[in-house]
Formats: sequence, structure tokens, C-alpha cells
Amino acid sequence: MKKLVLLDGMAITYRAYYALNGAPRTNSKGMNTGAVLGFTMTLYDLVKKLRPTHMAVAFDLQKPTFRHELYKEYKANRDAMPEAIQWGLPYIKQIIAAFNIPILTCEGYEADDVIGTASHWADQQGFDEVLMVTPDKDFAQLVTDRVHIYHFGRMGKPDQIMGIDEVKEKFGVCRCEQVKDLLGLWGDSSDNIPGIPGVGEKTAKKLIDQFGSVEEMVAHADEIGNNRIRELVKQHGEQALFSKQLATIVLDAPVALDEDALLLQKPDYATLQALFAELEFRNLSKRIFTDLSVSDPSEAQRFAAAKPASKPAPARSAAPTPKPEVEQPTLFDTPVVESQPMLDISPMNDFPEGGDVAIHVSGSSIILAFNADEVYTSLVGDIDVSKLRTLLQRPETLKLCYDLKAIKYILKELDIQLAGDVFDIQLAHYLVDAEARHTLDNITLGILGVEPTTPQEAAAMMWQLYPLLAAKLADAHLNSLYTDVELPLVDVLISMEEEGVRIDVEALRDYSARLTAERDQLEQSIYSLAGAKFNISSPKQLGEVLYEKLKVTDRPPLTATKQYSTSEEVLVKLKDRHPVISQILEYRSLSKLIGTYLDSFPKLINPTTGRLHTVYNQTVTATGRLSSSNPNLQNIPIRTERGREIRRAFVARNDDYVLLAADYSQIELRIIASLAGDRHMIEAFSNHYDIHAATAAKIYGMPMEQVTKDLRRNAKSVNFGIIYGISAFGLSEQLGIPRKEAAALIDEYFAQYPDIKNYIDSNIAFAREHGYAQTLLGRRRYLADINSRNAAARTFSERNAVNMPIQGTSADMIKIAMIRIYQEFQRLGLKSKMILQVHDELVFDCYKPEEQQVRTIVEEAMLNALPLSIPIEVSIDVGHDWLSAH
DNA sequence: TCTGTCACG
DNA sequence: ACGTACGTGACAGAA
Repeated sequence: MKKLVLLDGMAITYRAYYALNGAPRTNSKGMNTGAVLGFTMTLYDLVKKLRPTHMAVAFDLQKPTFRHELYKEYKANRDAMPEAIQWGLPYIKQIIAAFNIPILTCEGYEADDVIGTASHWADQQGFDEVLMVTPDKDFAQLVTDRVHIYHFGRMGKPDQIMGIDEVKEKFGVCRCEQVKDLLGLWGDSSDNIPGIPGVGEKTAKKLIDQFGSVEEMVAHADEIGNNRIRELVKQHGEQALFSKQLATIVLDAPVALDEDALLLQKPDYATLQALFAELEFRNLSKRIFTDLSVSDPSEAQRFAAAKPASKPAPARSAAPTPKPEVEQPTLFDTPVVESQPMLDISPMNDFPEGGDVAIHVSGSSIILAFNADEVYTSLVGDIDVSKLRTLLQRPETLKLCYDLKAIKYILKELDIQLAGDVFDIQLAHYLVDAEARHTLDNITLGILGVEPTTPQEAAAMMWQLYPLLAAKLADAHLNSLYTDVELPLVDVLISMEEEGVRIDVEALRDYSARLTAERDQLEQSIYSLAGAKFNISSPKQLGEVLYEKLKVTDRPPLTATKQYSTSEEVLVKLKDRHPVISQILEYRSLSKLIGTYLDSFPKLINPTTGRLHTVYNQTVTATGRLSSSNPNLQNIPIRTERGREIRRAFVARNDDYVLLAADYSQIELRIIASLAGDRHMIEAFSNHYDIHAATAAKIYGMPMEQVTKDLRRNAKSVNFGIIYGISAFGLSEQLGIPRKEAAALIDEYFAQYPDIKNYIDSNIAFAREHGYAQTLLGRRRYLADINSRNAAARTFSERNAVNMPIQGTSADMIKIAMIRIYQEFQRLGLKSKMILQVHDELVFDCYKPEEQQVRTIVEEAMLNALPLSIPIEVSIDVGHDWLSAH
């Protein structure tokens, strides 16, 4: 049995980097080791999973290939290689070498051709199976009986092996080689291969189905039925032939291949260990070297003995390192999961009545882990509730949870109140690394280097995560944010979600009927103005109508993926070119209101409570804000007259209640003024000036009374720009003024507000030095690219270094206010309830007799949540509905 | 599933 | 030289 596994080195490195990119992994020298770690884990997992007898990794040489000579635009629009990959590649190659796996390269060719050549060679050498590990669809052209593609599953799906049948099915071709014909027709934007413009996947499949190949198609172009496509093929036939040539993987590149050299052998443990130590891969190192110790030595020796003494392979680009003297079991032959001692999974109701416990819920099972290997499972319905209650209500018992809010909801069903010490792994991880993904799988993968395969393992792993996360929290000085903000906020959010908000369904339906009628009228009018019926909601069809049929501009704007852009921004600019355009804008806004709000909310009302309940996500945003979903109640329209009307349907609980809305005024500007200690801005706020007018007066050098609407508008944009990490380009786009003017505005702003300028610069400097930005309370956001040589990536991080402390401090502030308000309402046993949070606004279902009390509590809590060196203002209004409460 | 678009702070 | 203001979530259409 000979099984060759060929890895596409660059592609796997990129995948590994992006897979871990949410959790920038920095070692103590500040290097981002994510790409290296991800690659190593992938390599190791593949060996374990696939058990190859032979193996190699193919890389490009970073030099032009024959494709570049054929076509100088080849891959011309590729983004620069991320910093972490550039830095990590030499390490990745050293690690591959330490695993004693040959690296294959070939001058003048790409890794694709090396893999193509090697797989073709192996096929002919009589290998039983060749697996090409790559996400690149181009490789489908190489698939045969014995040559297959190994595809990583995305989003939790299992990995997939693509053989002939899978390729045929996926690409709709009769023979795998025809994949290159398909690519020749529809092109490949990532490689900048043109194909035939206007021919997409569907048309390409149809054409290849009819003709069998690009060559045949070009020779018989006259036989194409469809006029448009026939002309396209005639016009671009040469280009299609050329594209196919570029997309064809070479099978006879001059790669030196030697069966012995490809034979999988033992890694060079000493080198590997040294590399892991240097990279600070402690968890991975532990994992790999632990696997060694549990392997079956006899198996290992049998496998080790199969390897003949071999000379360095000619194709090897890194010199093999000498093997250690001592015979060690081979890591590569160890069925790790199977050989690990089974967890002790006992029937649930025998669980201990004391001791710290990890609670994990998976589907309808509840799992208790008392330590890493004492694990109990039961169905929620079968559990001994009073015994569980006794355990979970003991204050001295530590309850280790993942997603405390979800656990509390389940325990509520069982009438259990969690008491005493609680540690939520998800919340802790959010504070430690806000931008990472906070699924339990991803957390264990990132911190322990492994993913649980069962809910029981997951529960057990929580015990390994706990001390590590607790230490990380402490090291990063995040204990107070955890204990005093995120943890107590959980109960506040549960209360708000449970309360929900009353919706006047009748009002929504009436309004929907009115807007729908308007929209239908517009639809007809658009068809007649455009002279055609088409789907106005289809960006593709709309683009064709506007730019091909009506030709409203000779330079159609394109999106990132080179489709016609029909965004509001571009339609507004083209409004005067054709009367249909403003109707399209109108149609769009009506569709949005109807689809997202008016017709959707009535369906989402909970039949039991009769109210609309959102979900507040506490671990989503990179800055510390909450987000709201299912439905999102943080984006209810307000900016347009028509949209704003929707707020009339958000009403108080009953006639004894009013809605009370409390808004922070200009909170982010006040925060920047306070954190920057800017005298001028503090003075403007202290005097209750109109801040944008005051800014205009400053930058235009005139008294406030002389500031016109336009000048105030400009100043307002600059103020917003400051919060977002301003750029002259962004400001010029926002204001529709030349970039030079925008730059001049910014210069004048910084001249007038030097403290703001200083504050911005010092935030960037802090991030450069520490690798993260932080809020007033020390909430962090890691900025992996802050020192990148890639200008786009770096400037993006710089804007985040400015924006995150402001947006995040504001988030910290309102969270603290929410907790105080909630606790005060509880203490006083008020009937009034907090029901909505919209970043700088809180909405309450306010019991009328409590209005004064509520006003006082809310205002006090919001004003004094954080000690800023600037007066904070909160406006509070009440009304029967959310619109009239403003 | 991904992309484009657009609703909010 | 380079891409371009920060942070979200939902929907429709096109794959």
C-alpha cells in the first residue's frame, strides 16, 4: 500500500494564517506566529489522519514562472503577503525539514505544476493513492482513479476527498481534464486570468458540455445558438485559449522525484523541540510530544523499521538534520484519540454533591465535569434537579461555564439560581482577545491546541482552560472588567431579553400596506422608464439595465469583485443622468423598510409573551460594544422621515406605562475631548456650545454666529472623522470636496486642537509599542498589523488604534450605567424595566408612577458611570412610543 | 454560502 | 506606493 500525500505549501499556510487570524498569536518577541502555528498543526493533523507512506510539500519559488512570461498580468492583482506569513515562511520550511518531509520546488514553475508533475509521476509509479491537499479548485483537472484532492471542510464541516465523481458533480463536466477548459472560459480573478468577459460558471459549463473543449468551441463558434454568447466567443476566443493555457497545470515539470526520498520517516525530535521552544509553541509541543508517549512502541518500531537508510533526497531544498541516537517511537503512527484513556462518563445522577464543577450544555444534554476526567452526562429532562440545585447554589462551589447567559436560561427552566463564584470561559476569552472567535472549539484550539470531539471532552477541557484564562485575565489587568462589568452584565441582558418590547402589530401592518402600495407603483414606473421588466432588487440585473441598456455613464463604477456597482453612493452621483435613478433609490429604501422591519417583526413576536425579544451578543464586537440580533433592534430607522415612522410601532407595555428613552449627547466626542485633555473642546462642552458650530468657528477662524450650515456640516464631518481615525480621502468622499481641501481642513483642525492631534498620535504609538489599543478601563483590542510593512494593513490598524479606545470607552461607560440602573431597579423593586440598548441610548418600559424615580436613577447612573474630566449630558424623554420619546 | 446593499450608533 | 473613515446585522439575489 503506497499512499502519497502532496501538500500545497503556500495555500495551506494562507489557510492556516486566516483560520487563526481572529486570535493573533504573538510570542514574547512580538512576532505573529499564527501562520507557523496553524501550518504546523495542519501538517501534524494531516499525518495523523491520513497516514501516508510518502509525503512532500510543494512551494513556489518567489520568482517569475513561465506563466508570468506568457502573461505579465498573471497574478498581478494579488495582495501583498501578510507580514506574519512573510516572517513565518522560513520557520515553516524549517519545521517541514525537521519532520523529515521533503520540500519540492521547481525553477520557472509554480507549486501547482510541481504537484501536478508529482501526482502524475506517482500515478504511473503504481502508487495506490495520491492525495493533493489544497483548497485550489484548479487541481480538479488532475484527478484520476488514484489521484484525489483533499479538501478542508469549512465552517465545522468534515474534510472531503474529491475523486472523479465529486469533480464531475461539482464542475458538471464529463472528464476531469475539462476543468481547465472551464477555467479558460470563466477565468480566475484571483490569478487575474481573464477568460471570456460575460461568461460565468453556467455559460461555461453549457459551452463545454456542447463542444468538449475550448479548442472545439472556438473552431465551431458559429454553432452557438445564443447571439450574445456567440459574439462573445468569436470576439474573445483567442483570449479563452490563452486563459486555458494559463490554467493548465504542467505534468512534466523538471522536478527531481525519488520514491525513497518521499518515504515518510521519523521527525527529527531534537530540532523540532528546539524550534517549538524558540517559537513558544508550548501547547502544541506538549500535545505532539505527549502523543509520542502514549503511542504503541511495537507499532512504532514496525513502522520505523520499514524505513531504509536514505541519503538526502535530490529534490530536498532544506538539508535533513541528523537523526537522534535514541530510538523514539514514531509520532506518525499513533492513533491518538483512540488510545487516550476514556473519560469516566457516569450516569448523571451519581454526581458528587460538592466540589467545583464545570457545566456544559450540548443539545438537550447537560454535562457536569468535576475535574478533567470525572464527567457526568444526562438529558436535561432526566436530571435530579434538587441535587443539581443544591450543588449550584452553594456559594463556595466554583461554577465553570461556557456562555453563562445560555446556561442561566437553561437553569431558569429548572428553577435553579446560579449562586456564588462563576467563571465564564467565553466572557474571559472575549476580554483576553476580543477579535477572536469565541466558540468553545476555537478557544480550546487556540489555548490548548486541540479541539474537543465530544461534549464530554469539551466539559473536561474547560478545566484545563480555566487556570490559563484566569492567568491571562490577571496578566492583562482585566479582572475588574470581568468581575465588575461583563459578569454582572449577564443578568442585565437576560432581563432585557426576557422583557422584550411591545410592538403595535396593527400599526406595522397598516404602514406596510401603505409603503408596499407605493413600492408597487414605483416598480411599474421604473419598468416603463427603463423600457424593460427586470428584478430591481438584483444588483446584477439593475447594473445591466443602467450601464448597458440605458448607458447612464460611459464609465460604470465597479465593486470589489468587478461587478457593476449600484450602491446608493454611486446612484446618487448619477441621479441627474436618468429619471429612473431616483425612483430606484426610492424603491430600494421602501424595500428595505418593508423587508427588514415592517413585514418581518410581526412574524418574530413571541406568542407566549406577545412581545418582541432580541438577543444581545456580549462577545461579538472588537471594541466592547454589544450587538443585537434576531431581530437586530439596534438598527431601527431614524434618519429618514419615512423610516422613523417605524418607531411608532414600538410602544409602552400598556396604558399604565410610557416608553422612556435616555440618550448620551455627543458621547464619543466628549470622551475624546476628555481623554485628550483638550482645553478648547472641554471649554466648548462646558459652555454647552453647539460643538460642531464651535469646531467650525475654530477651523474657519470666525465667530460662532457667522458659521453657516455648510461650514457646520463640514466641521461635523471632521469631528466624526476624528473618531474614526480620519483620512483626507474619507473626508473628501464624505463631503464631496477635493482631497486637497479635505486635507487642508484636517490640517487646520489639528492646528486648532493640538491636544487632539497629540492624543491620536499617542494612541498609535501605544499600539505600536504594545500591540494593542485599550479603553479607559483597560479593555484591549489586539492590532496584529500595527507594525506591518503593508501600508493598507498598517493604516487600518492605526485607525483602529484611534477609534477603539473611544468607541470602547463609550461601551464600557454605558455597560456600567446599565448594571447600576438594573441593580437599583431591583433593589427598589420597581415595575419599570430597561428593555433596549442602542450603544448610546437606553430605553425603558416605565411605569408612570415611577417616572420621576426612573429619571433620577437613569440620569445619575449614566452621568457618573465613568469619571471623565468633562461634563456629560443625557437627554431623557418619554412618550407612548419610541418615536414620541425623542 | 457569498456578495452587495443598507439600516443603525 | 497604496487603499481609503470606526463598529455592527439582515435581506435578496446569485451562486
